[in-house]
Amino acid sequence: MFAEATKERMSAFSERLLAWYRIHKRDLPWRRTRDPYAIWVSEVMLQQTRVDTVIPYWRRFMERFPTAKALAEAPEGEVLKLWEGLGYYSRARNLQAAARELCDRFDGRVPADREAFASLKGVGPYTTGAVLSIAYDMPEPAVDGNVMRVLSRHFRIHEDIAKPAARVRMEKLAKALIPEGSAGDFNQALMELGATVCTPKSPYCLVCPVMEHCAGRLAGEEESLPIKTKAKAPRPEHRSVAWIEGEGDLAGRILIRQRPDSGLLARMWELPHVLWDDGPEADGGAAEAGRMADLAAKLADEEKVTVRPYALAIKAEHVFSHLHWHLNVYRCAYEPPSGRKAQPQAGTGFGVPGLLLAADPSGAYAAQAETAAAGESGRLRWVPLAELDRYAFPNVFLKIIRELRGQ
DNA sequence: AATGCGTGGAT
DNA sequence: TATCCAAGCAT
Repeated sequence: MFAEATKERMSAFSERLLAWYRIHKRDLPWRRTRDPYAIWVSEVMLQQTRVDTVIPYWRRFMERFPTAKALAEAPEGEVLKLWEGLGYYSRARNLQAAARELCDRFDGRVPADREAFASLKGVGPYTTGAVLSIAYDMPEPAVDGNVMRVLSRHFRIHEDIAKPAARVRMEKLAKALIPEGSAGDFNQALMELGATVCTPKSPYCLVCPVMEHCAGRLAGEEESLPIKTKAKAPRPEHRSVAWIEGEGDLAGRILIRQRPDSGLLARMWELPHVLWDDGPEADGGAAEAGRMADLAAKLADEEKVTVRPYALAIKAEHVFSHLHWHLNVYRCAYEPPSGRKAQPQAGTGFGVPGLLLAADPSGAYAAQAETAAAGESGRLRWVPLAELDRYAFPNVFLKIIRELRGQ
């Protein structure tokens, strides 16, 4: 596959990079353990997420779920709560599903087997190589964005790294570069170089351990590589959000909703909201009245909840990878159904689909059959303001809640 | 192959 | 301010 002269060049690259890494590597918490589970958790958190962001999440997560068994046995709502704010929440649900599978199929241990480990949920080509090389020093490539940038520059590869085919090629190259017996350190060295020296913009070529033979730099292309097609702009969406405060027996409570089992922010909690039929129009009193009427109508239709929106509280904006939400948040009064006693179960504890969890007198979490109480369907729940922090909300709603609860 | 899926830091 | 994009995976 590679000529002898090329192999010599590759070996020089790997040895220099490895030597550099062993001197300059950062002291990261997951580098202080050899526990394959702990390393796996770190790699999942690090998917599309920066090191500085991950560190506190990893510490909390490992403290609460120190073993795959502990994670497997936890309520999903608690796992999501610890993931709150980290994004890409399917990672958390997949990680727990994989931990359960690990306990069922592999006695709770990360298998030192590529096919077996890669078969777990949320474990793709990168995570497979990263965990198996770092934990077991298996000679598997771990090609992430950093590695593709480093390799595309050093070997002057002009392939579009946004295309899956590019990653496959990079994996072959990366695997061939692994020095005998040092797969874990070498894979981390490639990523470390990309994260700290061979950065996307203004790379620090003068301190790079492999600058002398970097074809990209020698060609003056260190800034223009790698080649990557641009992502599409997020699609705008306008929504009306309801801040619904209960009265009477529901005084001091807010109505929240659990999102669907799949898709965006799956199974996370949120304030009820509805999508605008049309785009934005001129602001003003008349327009707001129309928006409030629309919100009430849609909540009645979609959630069977009657509310009376009476004021625009705040506007909020939130950008996802593929969506740009423009939100109008309205204060609403709750209108209990007439002719029957509306006494929904006081929600507490962590969310489990289809069940309401209530703390029993001993403090343990016990599941209760769902009651079709007025104003509280399967995914709706009246929660005391002070207990909102028991539920996992995506950041966009955390920001809104923080603004509104303090007023 | 192309798209859906979060969030925050750097420039 | 706007843009990029980060230790990717599922479908």
